[in-house]
Amino acid sequence: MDYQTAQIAERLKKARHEKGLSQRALSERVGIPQSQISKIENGAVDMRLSTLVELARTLELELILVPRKTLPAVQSVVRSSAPRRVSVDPSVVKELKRVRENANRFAAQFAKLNEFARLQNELRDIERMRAQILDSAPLRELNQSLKKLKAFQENDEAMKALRKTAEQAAAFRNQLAHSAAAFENVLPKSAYSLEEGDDG
Amino acid sequence: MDYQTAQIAERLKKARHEKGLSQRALSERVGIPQSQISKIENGAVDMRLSTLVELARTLELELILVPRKTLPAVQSVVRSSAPRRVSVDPSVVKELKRVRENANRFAAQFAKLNEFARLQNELRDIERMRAQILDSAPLRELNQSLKKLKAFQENDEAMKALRKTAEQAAAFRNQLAHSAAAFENVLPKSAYSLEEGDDG
DNA sequence: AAAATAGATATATTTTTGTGTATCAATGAT
DNA sequence: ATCATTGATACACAAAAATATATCTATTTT
Repeated sequence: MDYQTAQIAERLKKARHEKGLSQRALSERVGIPQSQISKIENGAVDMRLSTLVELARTLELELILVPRKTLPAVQSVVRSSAPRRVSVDPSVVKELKRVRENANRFAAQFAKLNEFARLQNELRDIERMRAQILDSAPLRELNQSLKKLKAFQENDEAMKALRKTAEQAAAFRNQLAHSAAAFENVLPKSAYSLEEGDDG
Repeated sequence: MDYQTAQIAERLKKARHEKGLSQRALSERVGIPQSQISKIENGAVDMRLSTLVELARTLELELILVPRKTLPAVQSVVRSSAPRRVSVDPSVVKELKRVRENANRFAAQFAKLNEFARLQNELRDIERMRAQILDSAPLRELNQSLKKLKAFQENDEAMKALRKTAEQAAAFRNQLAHSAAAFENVLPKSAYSLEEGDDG
């Protein structure tokens, strides 16, 4: 496997992580066996173009051919529209990542519920303000609540749990917003998936 | 075949033309049968990633995955660093294309010769000044001379023919340069391959 | 008109992806 | 401590790409 194809595989893997998807979750969405995704990410196979395009599509990536000489400019553009990187306490980073994963995981399940959309907004704000987070404990509690959502279908109990989680998130968010210079200067992202802080 | 993969195939085909390569010529460079290249360009096969990367490499293209949301900005950058488009007489366009193809075809054969590099510079200038070209006849003559180069190896005869062609090109170039606003505002390209004018 | 070139297509064979299913080790959650 | 999840790997089978070769038609060149 050459550098070029390894790059592609790396990019797919990273994009999957940023969306908080496991290989199995992605597998179901894209209709490719988990075993195959594993092989692809490890460069064990020379996948077909259609496979790559399918994966890219569900990961909100676009596969394009650009003139080699424009590559630096292109990369610059891509980088500049990526979220800012901030150094944050590792345990906070870890919990934030789980929050993101959990939220994404239930996004399909509760897609129609306004309550869930509101919750996502709160979480987005919290992630933007990550630099203000000094203690990971509130995030852990938030994750606890998020996990509980999994068990529910769309019934009264789910709504109750959802509302409680949203309130919890809002409270934490407000607390963070109190500190000055709270919001990072981040371009809005359509999906709830901000950059990880563990590779910079 | 979906739009995405069709796009890729289109891009490959266009890049090949811009380099003045036939399917067979490309086939030899990249080590893939001509029949396969034909199928690929027509979307008759779902090629493997390694195949795509190989083709892209020899066509001086880069295959990359970019976040969907950055696509407009990326495309803008790629477009802005592309050569300007000018409407030119069709017969002139046709001959210019042949000049480009011929020059590229012999580039490898005479790579070491300074005379050939000089000739390429002349041709580059001529192509930049295409808007000034009113008659395709001089280009046809130029193509005649270029064709003759094919028969030669690196011997005295080749040198003579080469020098004659270069002089011919220089004469035409100087004639064009006489007219005002001669040079188009085109970014320099590393290889001798300017944009075609027949698809805008 | 004849010869050369370009691109599309055909066939038989080999190589490899992709699928389906299952297992396994490592890590994480209860 | 136990259970669940994640990612890596195995194996048989089906499907498709890739190869090597050849032919065919339409242009272009001589």
